[in-house]
Amino acid sequence: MNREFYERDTAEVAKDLLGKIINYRNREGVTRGMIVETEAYYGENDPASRASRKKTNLNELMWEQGGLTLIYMIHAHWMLNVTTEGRDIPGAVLIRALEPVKGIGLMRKRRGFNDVKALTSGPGKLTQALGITKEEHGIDLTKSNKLYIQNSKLIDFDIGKSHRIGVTEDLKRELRFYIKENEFISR
DNA sequence: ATCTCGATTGGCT
DNA sequence: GCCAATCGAGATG
Repeated sequence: MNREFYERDTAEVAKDLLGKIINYRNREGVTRGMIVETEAYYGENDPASRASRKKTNLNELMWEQGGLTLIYMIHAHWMLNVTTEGRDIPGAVLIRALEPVKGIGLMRKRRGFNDVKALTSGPGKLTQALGITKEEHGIDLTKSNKLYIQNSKLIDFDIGKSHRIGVTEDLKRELRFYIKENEFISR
């Protein structure tokens, strides 16, 4: 996807990322998954957002251009986010779950589980399955040939929404989006 | 379905 | 040094 795709309203990007394919290649091989669950995070009037507080090394990319990876660890798991909106307008989408498409053997090896459902059905699981860590922080998804997101029309689906998961103080608005009846959503 | 405990990092004092 | 944090796995009922 190109810059214009990412530099839009964060909830719109979160919804439109559903069904798209994320690709990551490193020395170990290629893994690929369809995005089935996302969450949108805004700026200062979104208490759940890291951008509601001061700029730090961890969250500063939220103010940068859209289409960059933003990665941090929470409870011993790496979280993969994609920045949204233009420069100086903070926003990011958390990728919460994938449906495995390619490299399932490699995902199994990295995860230590055989059950396909256990490979990428959560934000911490999917980074482990793909082999994504802090090393991949700040990658420009519109330019990289190792990590990128591509369009796909694999399936038709309805979009469900709910409140965001695991946040201590959510907004009234529901900002978690998922593919209805998909078996790989996190809950 | 619900709980409970372990895990790692970055930011702050 | 301390501690909170966008979680995961295993156990339990």
